Order: sequence, then structure tokens, then C-alpha cells
Amino acid sequence: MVSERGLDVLRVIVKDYVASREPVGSKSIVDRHAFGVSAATIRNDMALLEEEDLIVAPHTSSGRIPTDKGYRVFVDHLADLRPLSPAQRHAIEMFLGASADMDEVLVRTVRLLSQLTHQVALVQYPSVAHARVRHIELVPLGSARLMTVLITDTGRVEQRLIDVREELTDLVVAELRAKLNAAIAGTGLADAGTALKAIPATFPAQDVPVVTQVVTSLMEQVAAGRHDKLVMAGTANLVRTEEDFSGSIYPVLEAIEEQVTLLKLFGEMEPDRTGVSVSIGRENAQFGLGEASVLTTGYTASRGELARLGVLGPTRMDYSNNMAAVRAVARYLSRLLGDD
Amino acid sequence: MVSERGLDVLRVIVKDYVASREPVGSKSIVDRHAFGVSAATIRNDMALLEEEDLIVAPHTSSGRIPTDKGYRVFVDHLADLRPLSPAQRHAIEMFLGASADMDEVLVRTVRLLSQLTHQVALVQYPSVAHARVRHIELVPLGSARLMTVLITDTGRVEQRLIDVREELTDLVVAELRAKLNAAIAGTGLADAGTALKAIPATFPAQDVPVVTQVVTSLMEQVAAGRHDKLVMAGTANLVRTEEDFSGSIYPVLEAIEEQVTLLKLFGEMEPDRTGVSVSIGRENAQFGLGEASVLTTGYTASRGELARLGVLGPTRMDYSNNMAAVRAVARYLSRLLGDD
DNA sequence: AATTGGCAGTCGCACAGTGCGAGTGCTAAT
DNA sequence: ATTAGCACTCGCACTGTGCGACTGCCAATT
Repeated sequence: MVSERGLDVLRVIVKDYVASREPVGSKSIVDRHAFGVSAATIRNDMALLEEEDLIVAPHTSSGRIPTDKGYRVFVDHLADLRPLSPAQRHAIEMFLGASADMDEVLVRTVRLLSQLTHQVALVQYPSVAHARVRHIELVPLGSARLMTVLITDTGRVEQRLIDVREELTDLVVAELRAKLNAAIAGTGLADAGTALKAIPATFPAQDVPVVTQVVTSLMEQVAAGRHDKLVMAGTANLVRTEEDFSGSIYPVLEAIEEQVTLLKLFGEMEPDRTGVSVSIGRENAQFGLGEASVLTTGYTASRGELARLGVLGPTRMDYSNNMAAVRAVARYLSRLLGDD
Repeated sequence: MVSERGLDVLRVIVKDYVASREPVGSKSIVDRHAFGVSAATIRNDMALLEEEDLIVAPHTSSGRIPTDKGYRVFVDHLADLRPLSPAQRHAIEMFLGASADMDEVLVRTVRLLSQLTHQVALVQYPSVAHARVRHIELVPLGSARLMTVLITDTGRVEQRLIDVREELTDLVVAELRAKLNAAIAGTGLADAGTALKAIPATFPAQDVPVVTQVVTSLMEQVAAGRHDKLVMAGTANLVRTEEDFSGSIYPVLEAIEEQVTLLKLFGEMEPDRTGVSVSIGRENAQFGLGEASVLTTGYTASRGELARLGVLGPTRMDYSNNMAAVRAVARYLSRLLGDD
């Protein structure tokens, strides 16, 4: 069994390794930290830790580095949620200053988070699942193309192009627009589908096919509106930490560009005791991110909608600082977007 | 003076170097290409080319590699616009199949382009400068916050958040919405500002301050709507070509994330004889991209609006293929978005 | 005048050999 | 349980060396 002091040893191994990127040996531990025991004792503790698979020696007679399991124990039991530095608080305050449109807010948030953590930052758009339709707009583009715009009361805007097979006169467009808005403005996205179905029948026979096409597309759009979007910043930071990935960071960058993967990962993560959910190393292997860790937490947008934000970086990252930053930014963003 | 054959030599040096990433020597040239002369003759030509600063030897007695100037001459005079391979054409056709909303189209386009070229691909959103206002929507969020949505007839949607200082009743919002739409629906973005100014005066005195605030914000939004946006894909490709950048690719990735930089660069590039504009190596030094090349061309969105798309990669890239791909994708996108 | 074969000279690079130092595990003593 | 001592293991940085690729120049050839 690993002793109390043994866990302290694990803690400093994680900290020192994260800071220096070098395997840490028993000697350097007693030098840098006041343990009050000799190096040999530390060595015994380290042997225990290695038996428990919490640390490994990359090669005979070098210092030890934490395993994924070691990081897990560190995060769950040992990490002190270090409060943000004054400089970091200042950065958040600065950012809070101006508010613009929603896209802009999320872009600024994600940049802020990436600067605070020096990692890749991710912010999920608020979900539209519980939103209500605020307005539908039809925009004819040329003679055979129509753009539909769906605005929800949570501020989400979805647009879509339709190639209409038959001529669509301005008159029909205007009528359709009016009827659509009358029918579904105010209804929840979940119910909008049924409200739409009845519309085509109210048109003269010769317009039914084309109107049906438009309405069908709109129904698809309503259904598809639930898929989520991500904004991202700080991919350059991945390069900075390149040495922490054994092979190339190419597959990591690929996984990141494939947002679907990340969204799935986001979906699977549940918050832990600190409110920040952490997924470490091989726990992400199925997503091609076996050497990366992901920290996320939720934030609330308007109308109580929940979405997530977080950071992604090498397994060897500063969990204490990054967890604190993620939590702080989520709070600020919630306040900024919330209903008050 | 560089002879006709000398230029041929430059051409094969560029081609071979791009393909192999290794300095090319006189021997390998006569081996791989049927020049009908001996290596010594090629050596003489190469000495000439070096005098003209078109190629250099990275170190004594190694093969030669093209200079930026060499690439420039290659692009301007020697590159054959190789037609796309059947596989590439196929990829474009596949992509053409489905059409969805505008964001979706641009995202798919940029991914396609990055796959065709194996470089970072960039697509600029169509400019809104000449657009007309189609609809304005006001969405109250909570009690003290309002979201404004501006839809143009080119399919661009701009949204923005306002913190209203005073209570804004639903009644006032509805009235304001109606008046706004009556006043500026159909006017060009350029004229919208003046049309808006008169609105606040038509409200009862106690509502004037808050209405003025909303209208002012909208005017800003109209003015700001001209700033452009980029979508991007394939940053992972930069990592693949990392060896082509002398230092780290970190500054390159940073410059790319700073979209303002790229937009400025886009703005400065004029198409050349082939319709594709090329900026090579140190020509981009002011943007932190001194070891990169950028190929762009224009495409036309609906209503004849012009925007640009292109790729960015290491100076040592396959210009022939990439120029062809950029041109082909621009054509397809123009057809897809065009008025017909 | 252009081209060619020959030849000496240069220099990067891959490779093997070596010594150093950091760190470990084990054991016997406290 | 803790400690000092010690033999042992390896990674790593350094060095020297031989090889090969390529060039530039020159005298001979067409």
C-alpha cells in the first residue's frame, strides 16, 4: 500500500515533471522539496508507486514519470485548485469589457481561454434543443434558389440553401413566409415539425410541389439544428508542446479538425467533484487522442441552456492551473450570456 | 544570360526538388531527364542560374535548390497548368452533389481544397459591401439584453448583443421592429445608416433614450458588417510539411490564426495571367510568412460579389497542381453560389 | 563557341566507439 | 522504518572517420 508520504511523492513527481519535462529522480526530489527524509527512503516509496502503476521509469536508471493512472490519481485527489494569478484575473476582466454579437463573444472567449492555459481551447455553441422559433425568413437568390433563415429566441441563427426545382414567384414566397411565421413562431423546435406539415395543403394545387419542397427542407433544418458547433483557438500551442507527443502531432490536429469527434467526446464527459471534467491520455484513445488530455466544464447560456467549454493538450499539462482557468472562464461566460 | 535550355534546367530543378525535398545535382538531372547533353554542360547552365540568383547551393558541393526568385520565375513562366487528375475531378463532383446552407457550403469547399492540395486552405466569406437589407429581427434575451439580427439578400447573417440600459417593453420592441423593417428593408447597406437616423424621433419621449441606443448599435453593426471572415481547413497539413520551415511552424500557425493578417494579405494580391495570384516566400515576410507561399484567386458569389479563396503552404510546394486546384475549386464554387 | 570527359577538392552525413553522469536496487547497519 | 554505501545500468553527448555526392576548372573535341 502506498503511504501518505508516497502520495506526496507522486504529487511532486507530477508537478516537477510537468514543469521540467524531465524524468524526476529521488535525489532531485529531496533537493527541491523539504521531505525530511533521505533519498533512499524516497526510492522505496517510488518502488511502491511503480508497483501500483502510478509512475514508470522510461528506461533503466532514469527518473520516473507519471503514468496515465498517476495523472488520474493526481487530478482526483492531489491537485490543489490553484487560484488564478492576478495577471490572469486581469486578462479575464479586460475581456469582459466589451460585448458584441454572439459569435464574437464565443471567439473572444475561446482565445482568452487558450491564452490563459497555453493549450488548444474549445467552446461549444449553446444547444438549440429547447429553443423556440422566433422568426423564419425566406431570401430568394436568383431565380431557382432560395435561402431559408431560422432564428431562435436563444439567439441562434441557422441558414440553408435550397435549389427549388420549379419557378417560385415572389408572391408565393411572400405568402409562404407569412404562413410559416404564423404557424411556428413561438413553438418549440421539437414541435415545429408537426406545425409545418399542414402548410402545403393551404396553397393552390400548382404551387403544392414547390412549397412542399421548401417546407420539407425547413423540417430537415429544424431537425438538424440540434447538431452542435465548436469554436476553437490556440492550435499553435499544440506545436509548442510537440515533444510531448511521441509520434507526430498530425493525427492530433486531424482529430481536432474533425469536430464531430470532439463533440462526441464532450458529450461523454461528466463533471467531477470540482465541476471540471477531466479525461486523461488513453481514456481518449478511441478518439485518436491517446496522448492528450481534455478538461471541460459546462456553462449556461441564455434560457438555462447548457453547453460545454474546455481545453485540450498533452497528457503532460498543468492540470491545476488549467482546471482553474476553465472553471473561471466558464463562470464569466455564464454571467455574460446568462439571463441574470 | 540564361539560355533557353537553362530555363528548362530551372524547371526540372524546381520539379525534382519539390518532389524529393533534396537538392538536385547535375548528374541526377541528366539521369532523370533526356536533355541530350552531358552533366558538365548542365553544370555550366547551373552556374549561370546561380549567378542570376535563381538557385543556390545550400552548402559547397551539394545540389542546388531554387531561391524565392527561382520559384517566381517558375510560376510566372515555366509552370504548366497541369489539369486535375480524374480522382481530383471526381472529388469535386462528389462535393458538388449536396448543397446545404451557406456556412456548410464554404466549410465543405475549404475541406475539399485542402484535400486536393494537401495544404492549408482558406475561403473568404463573400463581402457584404453591396448587399441590401432583407430583414431585421430583434430578439429579447432576458430583461436587459437584446439581440439584433441583420439578414442581407446575399444570404449573410449578422448578429449582435446589446445590453440595454433601461427596461425595454415587448410593446416597444414590436413597434421598433416594425419601423426598422419598414425603413430599411430593401435599402443598400451603404444607405441604411441615414435611413435609421430618423427612427428614434418617432417614439414617445420616455422611450427615446433606449430606442436611440438600439438604433445606434444597429448602425454600428451595419458599418462593421463590411469586415470579412475566413474559414480554414487543413492546418494539420502544415505539420506534415514541417521540415520545409527552417524554425518552428509555431509563428506560421499563429499568423494563420490571426485572420486579420491573412485578410490583409488576400486584399493585396492581384490575379496574374492565369487568374491565380501567387505570393512567394519573402514576399510575405511582413506577415510573418517569409517561408510560405500563398495562392489565391477570386470567386463570385450571388449578385456578383467577389471574394477570394486559396491555399497556403511552404515555399517548396507543388505550384502546378495547387494552382490548378485553386482555379478549379473557385470555378465550381462560383457556379454553385452564382446567380446563374 | 559550345560541349565534353577527367580530375582534384570540398563538405555533409551516417556510423561506431567512448566516457560521463544521473539514477536505481540491494544490502547491511542504525 | 530509515539510512548510507556501493555496484551496476544506460542514455546521451561527443568525437573521429570514411564514404559519397557534387562542384569547378581545364584541356581536348566537334
